[in-house]
Amino acid sequence: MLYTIGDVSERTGLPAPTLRYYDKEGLLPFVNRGSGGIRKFQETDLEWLRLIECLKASGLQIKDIKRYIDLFIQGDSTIEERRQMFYAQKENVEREIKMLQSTLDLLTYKCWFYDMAVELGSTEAVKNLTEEQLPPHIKKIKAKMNKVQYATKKKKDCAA
Amino acid sequence: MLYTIGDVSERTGLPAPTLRYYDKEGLLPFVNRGSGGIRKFQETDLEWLRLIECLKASGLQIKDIKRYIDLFIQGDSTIEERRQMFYAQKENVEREIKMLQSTLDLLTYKCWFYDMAVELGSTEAVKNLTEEQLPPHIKKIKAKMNKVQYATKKKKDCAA
DNA sequence: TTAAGATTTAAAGTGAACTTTAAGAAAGGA
DNA sequence: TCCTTTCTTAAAGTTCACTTTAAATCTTAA
Repeated sequence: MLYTIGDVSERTGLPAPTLRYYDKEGLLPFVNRGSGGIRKFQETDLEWLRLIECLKASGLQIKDIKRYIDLFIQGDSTIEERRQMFYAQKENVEREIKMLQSTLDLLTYKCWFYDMAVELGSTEAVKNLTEEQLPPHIKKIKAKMNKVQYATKKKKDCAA
Repeated sequence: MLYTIGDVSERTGLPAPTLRYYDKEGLLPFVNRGSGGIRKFQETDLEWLRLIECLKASGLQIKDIKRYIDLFIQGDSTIEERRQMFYAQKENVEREIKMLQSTLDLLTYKCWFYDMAVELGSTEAVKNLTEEQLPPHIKKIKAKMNKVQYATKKKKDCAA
């Protein structure tokens, strides 16, 4: 079964120009062309696109993904470098999840804060609540937040 | 205690031009100026910066954060809108964490795959492993990944 | 008072990832 | 065959969040 770029766009939700852009950047080297130069996508190409989406979600840039694809094409001699790339990216995602979880703590606190502000009619009234009047889970979050100061934001490190 | 922009830059890790940029965009409306027009930061300004960093980490854009600050300045009449903003953003972060967790599954699988490829000397050899030869946690991940197809990527929805 | 170093501004430049435009070629149904 | 739709390309435009530049002004130690 072969798909045109329009089919693939519909199935993936990616705009056709984006698919052409990925192709131009070397992210889709396995897509064949028909006689008239028209791209013919196969199921395996859709699988590559799923992997690309996932790597993008993990924080890799287009050029990093291209690097990976180039390594893939080179074959088994690049296994070690690909392995290292995935380990590095796994660490990045683990770190990112941790950061988002502490961001979530703050948002949970803010949601509670504004729930109370709605209830009490002002933000001042919430600030005037004593420590004992806070629900336990909010106390816990506040304690946690006080520990975190400026998270030294790690630069998005490339899959080296 | 008052801080110059250089002090704040050092303490937060944010470059001074970035702080000026935030100020210009209206994210730091509480920073005072000395006689010569030089910014004098207070502890409360550092707290605002921490909140800004957090909201940025949650996926809010500069203009969304400005919107929040404008609402804050308007006072208690905007409590409800601020509440809704935080709830929406909390949902965004929860969704983002879920997405990263499935991304992490894929990366965990890939790390295992390339560990095996190193061990066996080729990627083909790993592909030829039978279902029974896979460790349980990898089987589990593979089963999970088969369910997820194209995650309909939600647009970064603004705090409405 | 003077020199060095930090701060100010506006404006231009950057990099990433698309997105849009324009003009032309191919595919597929009536 | 014709017509409409979909495809092709290259090139220019967009958005976001800074970053850099340049020239002027302020602060501070000698």
